[in-house]
Amino acid sequence: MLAPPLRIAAIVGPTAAGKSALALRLHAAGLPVELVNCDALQVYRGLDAGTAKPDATERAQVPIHLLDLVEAHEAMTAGRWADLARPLLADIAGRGHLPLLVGGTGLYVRALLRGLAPIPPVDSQLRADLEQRYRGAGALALHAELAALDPEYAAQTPAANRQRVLRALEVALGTGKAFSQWHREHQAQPPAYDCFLAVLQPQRAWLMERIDRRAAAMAEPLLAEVAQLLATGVDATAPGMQALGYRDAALVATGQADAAGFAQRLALAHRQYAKRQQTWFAAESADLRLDNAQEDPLAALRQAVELHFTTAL
RNA sequence: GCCCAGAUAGCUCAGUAGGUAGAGCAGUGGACUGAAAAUCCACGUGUCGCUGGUUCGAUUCCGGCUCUGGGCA
Repeated sequence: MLAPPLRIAAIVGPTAAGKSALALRLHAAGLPVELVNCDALQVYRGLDAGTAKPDATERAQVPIHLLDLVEAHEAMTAGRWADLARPLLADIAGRGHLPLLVGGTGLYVRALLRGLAPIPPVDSQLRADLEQRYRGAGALALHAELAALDPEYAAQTPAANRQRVLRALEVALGTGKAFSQWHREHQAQPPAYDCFLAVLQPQRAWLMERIDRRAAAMAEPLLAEVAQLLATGVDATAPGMQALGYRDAALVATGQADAAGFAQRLALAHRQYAKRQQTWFAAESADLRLDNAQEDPLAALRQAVELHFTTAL
């Protein structure tokens, strides 16, 4: 028998739910945690104002890992993030601390906990060719091609979903095995971690109000930050610029978008994002679900974490 | 005061050669295996401004009124 799976914990939930604050309080309350960011945009250096990245004060209280890993023009992926997280989690555990994932990118958490299918990297030329053909032949033609190679995946993926159709196609063409087949073969893996998963699910009205307030405060610094990024040569199409509000801010900076409505558009984008996150996390199997709009979740969370790992012994 | 143009979904608008209407956005729900703060799917009853007239039938045509733009005084 191999060593038992590493123990970790995670606090996930929609944006602005208070995940980081709760994690910090858990640390302050005496739990020996180190935080591990699992937010897809906080990994970018220089994207601070619009990503609600923990500030210096917060980072002085407790180690927060996997922040500021790459530049805005570099691409981060779920697989790469998980590859970086794995050895880190072992390190933290080696120090006798509990790794605590904190963030809202559901795919990253899943990539870590369940793993991704071991699909080899796809040739970038193939990806480029498919993009080209998508523009020329159109969505329906490529979807039809996918239907021939991977009928199962094609059946559950609308032709309009360009990103997923192209991904499935590049995998099928590049590896000779259907995307859905890769997934199926990957199912039976044993869990790599003993993870206590807490999902924050605050009431809608409470969350919307927090988002609105935060967006109002965020707007000015975000515009300044994006102006700075553009000035240093970051392109508006850079991967990091897909962070909510950043493209819009770039348009405002160049006079192509209305500055007056910026804060409202930012809040709207965050509201819609929060909804998508809630849908994702509602489908995850959680060990604890907390409405932190209602009661103080600290005691309940701490008790549940301790109970989880005690009984797991 | 006069002239012109508008008034239709929460918002911006399209439309009906007269048979009670539909897009985008917003909203609600959902999907999700290396771009995931991404990408996508489903869901559309609203005194068609008010009021008379013509008509079998008016949101649609005609008159009056109200309101909102713009112009002329």
